[in-house]
Amino acid sequence: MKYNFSQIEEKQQKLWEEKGIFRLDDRNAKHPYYCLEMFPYPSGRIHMGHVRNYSIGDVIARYKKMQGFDVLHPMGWDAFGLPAENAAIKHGIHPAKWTYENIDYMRTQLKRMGLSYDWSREIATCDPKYYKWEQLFFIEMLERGLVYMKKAKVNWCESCQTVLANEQVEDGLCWRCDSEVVERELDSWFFKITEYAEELLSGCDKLKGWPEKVLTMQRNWIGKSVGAEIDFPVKDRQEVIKVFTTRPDTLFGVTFMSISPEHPLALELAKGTGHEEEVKKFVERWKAALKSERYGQTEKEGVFTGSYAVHPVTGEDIPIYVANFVLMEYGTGAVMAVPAHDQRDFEFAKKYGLPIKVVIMPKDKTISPEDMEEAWEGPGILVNSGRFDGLDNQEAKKKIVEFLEKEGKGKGKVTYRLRDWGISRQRYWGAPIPIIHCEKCGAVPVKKEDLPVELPFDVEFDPSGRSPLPQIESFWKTTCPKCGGPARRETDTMDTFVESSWYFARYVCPDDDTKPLDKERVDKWLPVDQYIGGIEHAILHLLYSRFFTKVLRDLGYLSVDEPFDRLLTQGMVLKDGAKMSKSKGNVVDPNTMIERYGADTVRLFILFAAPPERDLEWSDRGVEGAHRFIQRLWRLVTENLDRLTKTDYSKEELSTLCKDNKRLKAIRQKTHQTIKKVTEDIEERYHFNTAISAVMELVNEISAALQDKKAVNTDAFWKVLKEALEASLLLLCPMIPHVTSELWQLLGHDRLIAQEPWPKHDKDAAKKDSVVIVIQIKGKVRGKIEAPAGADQEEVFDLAKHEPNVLKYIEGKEIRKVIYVQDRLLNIVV
RNA sequence: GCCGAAGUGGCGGAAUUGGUAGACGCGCUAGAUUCAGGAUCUAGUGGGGGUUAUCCCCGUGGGAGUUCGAAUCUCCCCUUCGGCACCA
Repeated sequence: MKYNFSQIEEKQQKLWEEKGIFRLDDRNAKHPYYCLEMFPYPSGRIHMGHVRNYSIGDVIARYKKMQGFDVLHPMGWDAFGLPAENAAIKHGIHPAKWTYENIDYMRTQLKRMGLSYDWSREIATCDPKYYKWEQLFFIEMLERGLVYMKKAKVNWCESCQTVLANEQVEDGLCWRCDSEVVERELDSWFFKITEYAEELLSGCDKLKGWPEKVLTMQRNWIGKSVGAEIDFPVKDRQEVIKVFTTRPDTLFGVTFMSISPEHPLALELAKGTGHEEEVKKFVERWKAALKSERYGQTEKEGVFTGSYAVHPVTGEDIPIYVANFVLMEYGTGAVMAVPAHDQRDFEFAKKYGLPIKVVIMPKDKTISPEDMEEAWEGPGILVNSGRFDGLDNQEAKKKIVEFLEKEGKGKGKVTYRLRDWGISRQRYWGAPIPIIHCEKCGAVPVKKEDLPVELPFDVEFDPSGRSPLPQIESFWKTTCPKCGGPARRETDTMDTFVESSWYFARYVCPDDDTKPLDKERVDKWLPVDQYIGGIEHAILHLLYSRFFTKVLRDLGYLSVDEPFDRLLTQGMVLKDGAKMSKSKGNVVDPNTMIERYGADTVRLFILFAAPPERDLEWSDRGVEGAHRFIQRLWRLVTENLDRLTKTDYSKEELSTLCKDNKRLKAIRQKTHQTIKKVTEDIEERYHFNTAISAVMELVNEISAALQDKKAVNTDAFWKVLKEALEASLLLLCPMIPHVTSELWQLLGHDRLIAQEPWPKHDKDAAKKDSVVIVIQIKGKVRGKIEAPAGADQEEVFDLAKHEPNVLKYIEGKEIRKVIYVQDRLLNIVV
């Protein structure tokens, strides 16, 4: 019988669908388990990254199902986004048509992989039935003050013709098209993610099932700093400049102040000081510089404004400088400069000949301004700090803040690097923001009963990439929900990351037309037990989803604090050491591979070639190896089918049969050890590569056993062999579901293998009765002996003494020490 | 600069708690089968030595250390990848 994979795979997939074995009745589920892979953007066709992502998820879902869990394993489409619009401009296809055609094609591709999805829960985020609820959330968030509009300097990408969130700007370039990001002033809507900064940060500590790497990235992104905000009055003027510092302990070391070129007072302070021209030039030069040029290790530069601030404690005059390294977006846009204890201030002071004043003395050395070559940023004892002299600097932080608060000159403050999430996009293919602008009433939310605000279908696309929505009068021309007067509908759409921030919850109740989330059902299934996806979403998607979950909790839609209990970030699929990409021409197309070798082979290769979190190097040879293994397994069963189908076995019978037959016992032992190992590898570590190699070893042993023509004649042999083969099939079922399912049927089983319970190893059968013990002399291996399992030190030592090679080393020598590790090793120190 | 991860044969990788380094797979070598190729099967495969033995030495990026024993723990250094990056 030939291994006709395409026929087998088609047949099995049809069977699974007909029997509906992966459809979940979520309400009656007793043992819920939610396994989710990041849903794809319908770009056109699936790539190897998807294949890897979904293969990993499928193993987990199928394994859990066999373990007796009711597994929620859904799939859907992150269907809004720019490529659809670009296709519309380039090829004249409507974004909706383009998107839905891609979805249809990619769905058949996924189905061809034999993934165990409950397709009845499929979601496309561009469906008004989905984004309607998102618009509802927007309005409810607005009611709670979690959404606001402001004229804001936004990151604008000229090529994409839209605004980008901070998270979407990388080194001053657009994350999507790598073109220069410029600043623009626009009315924009923001989600107040900063309101949750503290909870998002402290929540990281509770995410035990997340990779440390992702948590670190999130913590850094949130960027909490504890310090103080201190008021520095400007000399002879009304204004007060607030600075933020994490080092209030160095307050007495302030010798000048630096403010950002964007600071509202930058030009003001220079007026009439004789420095006006200089400052103006400096600020203009800075503003003209591209955002990308302001990044990196540019030389620290600045100019004196001619004005002075007054030190809040000492009353000293503090010259105010405009400096290129001070960011307006962080803190207050002004910093107190302490050159002795801050490297940047130190460099700046050296360059412009400003005084340096030491106020923190390290414990093990003395530093002085004259011979310092760099700032001392470490700990120490306060000096030159008036009444605070002699305090440890950590202690001084608290004391100085307390003092400032009492004097009304400052206060303790925490700042975050995290910015509010700008969600306005000047694009067509996204969820409309449910707002109506009225001249009289301002920005008014659409009435909830009028939702969804649907995207108009008949639109013309401008080759410039500009959104067509402001051109469509029938869309924007409306009346104010409040006063009924003429009004203009918001024509911006929401960032597509909004859709992906809550889809995992909607999967639980996609059939509910009355409300976005059915709390009872959602609470039963959330958090997602296992989430799987690429590391590239470490910040954006995963942080937004965490934020949204907390918002939905506070809006009363669900009860959990965090969306994803465990997170697995899979590595990339590489070819020739580089990420697969069209430009590099190293793309391997999943379709080609599946046609040539079948889905089982592709899945097996991907799971076997590397553990999931590591990058995976694609190897055509490796794929052939995986295919060879499946063929061997196929032959092993089909070539002995007659004998196997005639054979029956029971557990009790097997243990009796094996009692006196060393050979059979060894096979059975391997079978049960393999069950144990595979279970542990999948359950505890998701190391599918070692799980597969363990089954390969078992299959190798079965093949070897079949070489012994004498043994092949006994009934006992076939009973043991059948158990071994069936265990192999069950253990491999999550990875290569089609071929194992087919073979399972051929062996005469009525039930599908995917519905079988996961095998349990028999402790007695797995137990070895003799073990190989390594004999070391002074830590070097000098021999191996076979000893009964569980033998004590004396017994093993006795046996070891009879080994000639061991004897050679211990003869005539004094034995100083003997170390014995049960069933493993004996080390004799002479 | 800071943070994180990693470095093991020709290659992908294994060694889960400090206990036989190199499982499993690829590749390679030899043999069997075959007109030939492919496929399949058998044996071998870290390096060196060798009296060919159930042998010896070296070997997990480099150097030191702890230990009876280190790929694994500690310290220092090197390299690669990823993230953040003038964050006050």
